[in-house]
Parts: sequence; C-alpha cells; structure tokens
Amino acid sequence: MLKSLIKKDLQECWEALEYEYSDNYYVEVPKNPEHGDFSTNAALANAKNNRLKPLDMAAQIVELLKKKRHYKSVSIAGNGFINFVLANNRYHKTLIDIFEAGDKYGQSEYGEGKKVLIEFVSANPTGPLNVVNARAAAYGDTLYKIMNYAGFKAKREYYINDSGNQVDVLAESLELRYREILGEDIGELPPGTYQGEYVKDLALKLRAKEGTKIMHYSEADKLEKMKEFALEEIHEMQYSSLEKFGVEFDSWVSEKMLRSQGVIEEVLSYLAEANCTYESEEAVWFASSKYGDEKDRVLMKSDGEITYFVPDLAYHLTKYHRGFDHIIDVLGPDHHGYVPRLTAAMRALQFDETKLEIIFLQQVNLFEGGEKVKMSKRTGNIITMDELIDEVGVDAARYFFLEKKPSAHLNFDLELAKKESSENPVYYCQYAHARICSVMKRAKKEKVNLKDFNTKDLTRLKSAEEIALIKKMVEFPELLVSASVAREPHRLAFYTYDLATLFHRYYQKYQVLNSARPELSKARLYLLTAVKETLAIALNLMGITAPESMYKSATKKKTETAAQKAKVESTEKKGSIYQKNDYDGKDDYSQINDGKDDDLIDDDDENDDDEVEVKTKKAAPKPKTKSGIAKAAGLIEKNTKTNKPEPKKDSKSTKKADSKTDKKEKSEPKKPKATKKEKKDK
RNA sequence: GCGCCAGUGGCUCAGUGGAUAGAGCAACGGCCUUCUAAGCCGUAGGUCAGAGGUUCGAAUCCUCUCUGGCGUGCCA
Repeated sequence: MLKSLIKKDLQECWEALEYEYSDNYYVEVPKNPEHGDFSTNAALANAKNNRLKPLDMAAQIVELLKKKRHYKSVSIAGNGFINFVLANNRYHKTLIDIFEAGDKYGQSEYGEGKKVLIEFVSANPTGPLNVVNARAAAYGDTLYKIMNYAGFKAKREYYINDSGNQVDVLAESLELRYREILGEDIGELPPGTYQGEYVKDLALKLRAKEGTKIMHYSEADKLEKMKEFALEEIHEMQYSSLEKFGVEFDSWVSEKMLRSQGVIEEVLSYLAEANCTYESEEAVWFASSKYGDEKDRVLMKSDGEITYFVPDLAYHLTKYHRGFDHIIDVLGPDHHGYVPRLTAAMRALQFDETKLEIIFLQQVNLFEGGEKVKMSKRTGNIITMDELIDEVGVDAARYFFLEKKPSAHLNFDLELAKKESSENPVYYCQYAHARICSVMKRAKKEKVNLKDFNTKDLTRLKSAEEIALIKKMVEFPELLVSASVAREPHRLAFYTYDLATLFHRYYQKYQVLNSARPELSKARLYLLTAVKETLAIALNLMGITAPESMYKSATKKKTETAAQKAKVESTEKKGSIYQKNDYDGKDDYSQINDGKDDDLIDDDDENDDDEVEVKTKKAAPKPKTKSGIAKAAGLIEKNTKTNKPEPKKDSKSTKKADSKTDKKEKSEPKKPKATKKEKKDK
C-alpha cells in the first residue's frame, strides 16, 4: 500500500516533466536501513530512454517529490537510487489499519477466487509415511493455507494408488510374514517384497483379528483378504500420521474407485481417438514422443495389464473435469521423469496443459551426529513420519520442513532438532508471541487497556524500533501474495523469524508498560497487539501453534506435548470435515475390496449421483470426458462437497437437461479394444 | 550419453538484475534488582564451484566446464 503510494507519486513526476517512462522499475524496502524506508531504481531504469544520466533524472524527480508532505525526506544515493523516508504519521495511520484488521490482517483478494486443486503426499498405501511425505504434507498444507489467505479457492487432495502391482506385492509380503508368525520358516524374503517391520505388525494384527482360518482360504481369496486388510490398516496408519501432523485433506481419491468407474477403457479410447496409440510387441503404446516426451510409453503391457500411467491420466482428467482453474501436483524428486508423458497426454487430448503445474520437492536427508542416516526401502529400514514427529514435535518438524525452499535438498539434522531444540528457530518465533501475551497479561493486571485509547497517541511511537516493526508488518500482505504466487511457503518462515527478531530487539530495549507514562504504554500495547496478531497469523498459516506462554522451566517434552495437544484439539474442533465422510467409517475402506462398491466415497444417496454430475458438468469447460471420468469426477466432487455441511441446492432445470446428455453418453459403448486396432507398426 | 534439481562463511540455509552478499548453528567477548535471558549487543569467518558472455550494474540472465543428487522400466 505504501509502495503504490510512491509509485503513484513517481508517475506524477514523469508526467509533469514530460518524460517517457515504463514500469520496469521497482520500489522496495532496502536491506540497508540507511538507504531509507523505501528506495527505487526508477531513475536508473528510465534514464536511458530519455537520454539522460540517471543522476540528472533523479535530481529532477527528487525536487518535485520534496514538496509532498508524507515524506520526511527524499534523497539521491550516489549512483542514482532515490531513497525515501516516510513521515512517522504515515506509519501510524497504517498501524491503525493493521490493528483493525485483527485476525484478518494479510488477507487479500489477489487470487480472485480462482479454484485451485493441490494434490500432495499421495503416498503409496504400502507402508507408513516417510520423511519426504512429511515434507510434502507440511509444504502442501501451508501452500493451501496461504493461497486461500491470498484470495484463491484452494482444495487439498490425496490420491491413493490402491490398485496395481505394488498392492499385490504388499499382499504377498503380508502373506509371508503371516506364515512366519504361524511358525513356518520362510527363509529370506524375496527381493522386491516389503520388508519393513510394519508388515510383521500387520500380520500379528491380522492373526489377532482373524485367527488362522484365513489359511484355509483358496490362494486367491487369501491374498485378496490380506490385501484388503493391509490397505485398510495402512491407510489408517497414514491417516493418523497426517492427523497428528495437523494436515487435513478435502478429498481422498482412490485409484480403485476410478477403475471401477470404467475410466481405464475411456482413457484408452480417447488416446486411440486422438490417433496416438499403436501396438507393438504385444503391448499398447502411447506415442508420447510425438508430443514432447523423449520416448513412447507403454499403456497396456503384453500381459494385458495396464500400466499405472493410465489410471493416473484418468485421475488428472477428473481434475480438469471438476472445473479447476489451476491444478498443482506436488511430487517427490523421483518423479520428474514422469511429467513429460503426462503433459504429452494432455497435449494429445487437447487439454490445456498450462493449467497443470508440477512442483517437485527435493529429497530429505536425515542427519544424526553429523552423519547421514542410511535408509533403505528394500530392507524397510526407514525413519517414518511418526518417528520424526515423536522425536522433534509437530511445530519444530513443520518449521524445519517449511524453512527450505521446495527445490532445495533438505538436510534435517535430527540430533540438533532433538538435543538442542530449545534453540530451534521455531521456539524463537513462538517465544516472541508468548512474550507479548505475557505483557498483555501484565497489562490486564495493571488495568491498562485500550478501551479509551485515542489513536492520536500513536504519535508517541517514534523510536526506530517501533517504526521498524510497523514497516515489517506492512510487508505482510504482499509477502503472502508473493509466497503464494511463487509457491514458496518458506518465505513465510523467514518473514516470521524476521518479525520475531524485530520484536525481541524492541522488547529488550524498551519497557512497554510504564505507569509514569500511561499514554505511551497504551500506544505500545496497541502496537504489540498488532504484532502479536501478525505473528499468530503467520504461525497458524504454517500449522504451528502460537503459544500464550513458554517457560524455560518446562522441559522440552512438556512444551511439545502441550503444543501437540493444542494442535489435536484445534483439528478436532474444525475437524469433522472429511472424517464424517470417508473415515468416519473405516469400514468404507474395507468395502472397497468387496467387489460391490469400489470406492472411498460413501454413496448413500442414489439421487445425488445425477445432481453431482450436473454440477460438475456445468463446471467443466470442455466436456471432453465421457461417463466414466465424469462419474468419477462427480463422485469426488460430491465427496468434497459433502465434506462441508452445506444445504443442498436444487437446480432442477439444469439437472434434467444434463442428465439427458449424460444418458446419451452412457449409451455409447466403450471400445477399449479400439486401441489395438490402431496399429501403427514401426 | 541425455534430462531435471542443486553448488553462497566450518555446518544448515536466505537473497525480486541493483548500493558494503545476509541470517541461524558452531566459536569467541559482553548484558538479568525492571513486562519471560527459549532474549539482546558485539567480534571473527566469503574469489557466491570455475571460465567466458549480455549491460550503466550479475550470486541472480545466457553458454561451456567441474562436482553432488535424482531420473532416464512392459515399477509406482
């Protein structure tokens, strides 16, 4: 807001001086406070096109700006920068705005209500969540929060690969462990199986639940039963890890559900229609190299099974179909080779690939005692997300993950986080908040309050430290916008730290409450109220608690459990969102595998189906999709929608019209084999 | 080989084409009779991997080289 004030003034200058100007300049808060409150390179950037020396141009501008009253000073730096110092009352006015915004401070309309889907974590349901998943959880959740705060309408989604080869292997692994606990010598586990301890735990749990009767099943039934059991258990495990971490999702999408809606055939037929598939060596290929991928990819293997790519593509089509303006996938570092084929498919099917944005989080290395903790997926020797949280606490873990920009590898020093957690930067930020709360408690005790405070007394705030705090808070809204746009929540972590530093410095130097000077005390209290609110907002956006008090005497563990408790409580309060739906019945999940109802979505009201489809149809710009994907999209959408207890809207007219088209589409037979006809031998 | 990500004090990391490259940790030296010392102040530590280029100006943009991680499956 203050920057735009300066920009406006600069424009007036150029117009008055009749100079050419472009907006390729900036107004910024200089790193060095000696360079003023704000500075601009405007003269440097625009001197050339007016055939002037930067210094001369700057001099003329400064001459004009000096007449404005809201500047305390306007000056030229040696090389042509113009530095501004604003009058204090300008800051005092801004402080009032911040104070009055309260817990809404920093919110903006920047995103214009654009619908954004953020998919993150989406770990395979074959084991506990690991530290990379934890990073993704912290990242995705915070990105979601700041984007919503910046005016987007973001949703969080988790895709479950509960179908395919890896879950079959999971069942086999469980079967082996099961036989082992029954006393059989299974020898060494074959390579490729899941070897983690958790599989043994699953086996024990299964025996406790089912006894040994399962061993009398046919081989296929046995494995099916085990798969079902393992998926359910592991899903619960992952779910509870995320819950503990304070991360919720608006929707969970099951690959199995997608498949049951016929999306496989549909996707294959689309690709065939787009004339980009062919058969070779008994397999069906996607000619992705025609669309920018480095080589063609297999869609259907020679054994008749499809590759994971097909349902994944279908899943992405449902994202389009659900009418999002923008789609963000947060992927692990080992998936970047996968993107070209995905975008190739979008291109081939004429979907707007610019809507799809892939963000890669780089890997996480754990260090202990200066040495890298070796983890091996093969032997199952991994540190889980739960273990990490138990070790360092939710707040610290979230901060550590958020502190790094997504594209950077993250070295997480466990020992530091454990042993010296009291020096952890997250405590530094939280402590600033707690200190202010402490001052407020004291103020209450001394009956100092802001009820009869006259904001004119804010003129008493004139120390450099006080103005610095206001200046920092002024940056907050635009910081959130830039963090959203750049998809870099780590900027928020740094901001919070900086604001805390300014506060600690101020607190150290000045006594806030001083009975001899009641007006000054109130003005300072007013300022600190705004600072406290800003810190709390920032911390909450990162999923970190803003404690009212922190005492050194409290042991590390006490502080953490308290923080965790607070977290859990807050989750419970607003919670219920999806639990009610998908997970209020874990049974829902178990139903997945009974062959009847292959989805996660509690489909209790048949009439809803149509209505939902109506909605999604309306939302979809290009109904390229046919019934399977449309239906799946509808189911997901419905699931998402019903997460929020909203009164159902009645849209009869559109409903009729659309269900007609829907029927028409449905009656069109799917031709999965069409792809095979599409022979393009090389 | 090709592709993606990275390379900034001893360590972990910030850094919109701008001014003398910044924090934290570790090291060293100070500050508690005053609202929480989980704090503050100070000292030391740098050829921004290297070489060219673009321009008023480069850690930042372009090219090449080097180093590390990942990818390059009819795995997911």
